[in-house]
Amino acid sequence: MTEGPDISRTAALIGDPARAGMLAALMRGQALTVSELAAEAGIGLPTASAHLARLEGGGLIAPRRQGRHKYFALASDEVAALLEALMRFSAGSAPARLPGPRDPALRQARVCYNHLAGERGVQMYDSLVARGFLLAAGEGLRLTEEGVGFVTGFGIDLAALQAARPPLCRECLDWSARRSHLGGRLGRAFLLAIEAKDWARRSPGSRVIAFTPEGARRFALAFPAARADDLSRIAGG
Amino acid sequence: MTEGPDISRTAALIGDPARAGMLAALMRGQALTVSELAAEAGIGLPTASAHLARLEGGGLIAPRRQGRHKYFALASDEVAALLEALMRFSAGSAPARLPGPRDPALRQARVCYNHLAGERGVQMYDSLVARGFLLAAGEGLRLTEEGVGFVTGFGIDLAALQAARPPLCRECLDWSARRSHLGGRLGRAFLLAIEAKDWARRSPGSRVIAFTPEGARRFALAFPAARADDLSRIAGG
DNA sequence: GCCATGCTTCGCCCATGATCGAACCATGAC
DNA sequence: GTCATGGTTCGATCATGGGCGAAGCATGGC
Repeated sequence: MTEGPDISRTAALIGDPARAGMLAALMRGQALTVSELAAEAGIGLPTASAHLARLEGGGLIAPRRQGRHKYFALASDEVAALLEALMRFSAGSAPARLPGPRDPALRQARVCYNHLAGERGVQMYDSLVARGFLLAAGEGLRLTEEGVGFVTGFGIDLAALQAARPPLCRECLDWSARRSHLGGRLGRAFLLAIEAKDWARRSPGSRVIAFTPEGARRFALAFPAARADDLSRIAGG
Repeated sequence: MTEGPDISRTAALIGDPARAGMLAALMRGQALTVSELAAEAGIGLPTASAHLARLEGGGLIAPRRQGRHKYFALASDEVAALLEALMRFSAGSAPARLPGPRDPALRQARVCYNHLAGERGVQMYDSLVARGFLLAAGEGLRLTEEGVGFVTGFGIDLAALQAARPPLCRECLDWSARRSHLGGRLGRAFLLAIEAKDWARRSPGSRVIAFTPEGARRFALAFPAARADDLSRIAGG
């Protein structure tokens, strides 16, 4: 009767406010303990424990024990992409939400699991593509020869990255900008490099990435925007 | 506390087996009546009516009255993309499902809302990109000058397509092949052209698109696979 | 050994919502 | 008008599962 994989199981897991809140918190990228996640969702410890067990069973999160603590993190980049896709859809239909002061900051630059998202993330992605450092094809993204040079020049150790299994480049649809940004190990490496250069730092307890004035200036120089006539043709077709 | 849009509402809507079944049925692309959807989900009329009202309220489906009948269809291409993303994730973690004889056919070629998906869809997309007819940048896809020629030569009336609002090209992640295929109005036009050429036809009551032997031959000629060395570098980085 | 801390399990309560049958409306056929 | 058909609304039933407090296990510090 129903064709294809069972969607409803996964959707139902995300469909509970408490669990969704925990997942949203984990989108900050750092692993959190059961207690922290319980506080984040505004529920008690026993309840949180049950929720987390179900999320783990569904393959959405992965545990890591450390002494008396049990840390949870998103299971994979794919989960983060799925959550962003959901946010992207919900952002359009939602009734504006409370337009708190944090929302603009979130739109501008935030961490998406482990890489840079928001307008700055999109700008970086576009700039890399426009200058021929990154090539989109199929689902994959390819780093070109020139791209290798740029990345290395940016202070990223490519050799170390090549070793691991998960995809080097991955594009990730952004819920705020409704455009792609760069994920995968390379996306992570870029964010780390940006933090290492002290251009920006993550705000504790939030997904916001705060750029310093000087950092913003350097970022704009490093990732110049693509030419306007290019962008205009891309959007609508 | 929670940052970003409210995911859980949308996810909860999809998270019910009956509703998920209805949505999956609507992925075939044709609008279905309340009774048909009820039968599809294996529930009674009153229950189905209530479910559909909620789905409509959530912006996932859109109604269209026609005489005594009320037809429902997916609200937009975005909803289809979201559902495919969910299927994509669930396909990985699901316990193999029942490996019925229809699954391989589904993997090979199926309709995704209104365009071609599955291996054949991916092949078409890759071929178009590899030959420079389609250019990926940002979230958007652009049809190049050469692409315009190819599309027109394929028997698609581009002028008519340009008029409407929704994006001409859109890429859509495939749950079976885990790669992109072509959606949007152009994707729809390609599928219609393929059907018009009698290369394939949709199987009634299923998402499967059955190619004739001759049609498969012509398809392979029209959309030759990209060169192998290109593809190998794309996948893993 | 002891205690404190972090998490899990258990038992219970309660709200949500999925479901159906029956009655009700609205449209089209006659 | 009357009837049949497709959908909706209503009322009631019932299962799922979210929630918490209390007790039970671990682990680490002493």
